[in-house]
Amino acid sequence: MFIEINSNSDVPIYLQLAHQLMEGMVRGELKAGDSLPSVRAFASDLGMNMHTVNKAYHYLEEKELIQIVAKSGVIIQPNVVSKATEEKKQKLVAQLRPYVTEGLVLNLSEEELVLMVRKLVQNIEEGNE
Amino acid sequence: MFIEINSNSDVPIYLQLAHQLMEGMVRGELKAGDSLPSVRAFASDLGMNMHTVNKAYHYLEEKELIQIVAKSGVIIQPNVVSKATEEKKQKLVAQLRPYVTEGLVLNLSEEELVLMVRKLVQNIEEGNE
DNA sequence: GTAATTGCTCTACTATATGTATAACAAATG
DNA sequence: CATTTGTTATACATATAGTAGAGCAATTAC
Repeated sequence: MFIEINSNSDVPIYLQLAHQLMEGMVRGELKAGDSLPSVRAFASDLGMNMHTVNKAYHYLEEKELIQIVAKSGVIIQPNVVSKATEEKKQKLVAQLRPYVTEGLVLNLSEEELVLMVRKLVQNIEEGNE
Repeated sequence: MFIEINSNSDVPIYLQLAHQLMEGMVRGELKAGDSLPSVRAFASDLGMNMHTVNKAYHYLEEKELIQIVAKSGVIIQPNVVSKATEEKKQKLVAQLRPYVTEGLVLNLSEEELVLMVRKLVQNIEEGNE
């Protein structure tokens, strides 16, 4: 599981970390039951602050993708991959909307947008760039 | 052109405004050559601050969707809908990536994601919700 | 049982983003 | 000439992002 952080990106560090962990889950590199490094160890490895890793963990916990066990130090993901609630799907749609709009205003066709998504799915599942 | 701002949303007001103007462009309600209200008038209409409207306008100008003519007061959109540069498409793909990842980790299939996009395109073009 | 590790919390500081607010300037418009 | 225009400047409040250090209580390892 390689993590690559771009400090020049406008995407916050903790989100970059969380996103890449999510991609690891999709790829099966992080399976249900696996544990993640401690916030201190991970922060040290990645050259970032403990609190930043902590924030990424809590972000993933809020999405019910991992489970943080109180003072036990172990972090496991029980229901990954989980079921998509209708509520979660609606939220996702709302978040996608401005980007689809931007595609349309850039004169991309529906088919071009669909192809974009298909390629993205491939890249994420194969772990490309 | 109805603008509806949700002050409870976590999406900044100026982005909500910009997004809805973009949807208006997609729908053809805002055509090339049309002018937009002045920042003061628009802000007054929408019950928000002048600077917030100004920020939305500059956001759209940066995307080359509108043209702000110096101190002339007129705002026109010359090349809407414009051509999608390869650079712009790559940027869009990068922005879409975390959301597609979230869909996958929610156990949505590629086809479900594609259907999501198709429905979004329809809703945006028809001006639904 | 002791020591190390764990997640968690608290405080603190810096920087940036967001939104509101007022004022003023220079150019275009009526 | 007066109004309207986008622009700029300053100011203030709040929130987010990131770093930093210290400490607590429970679990884990030896």
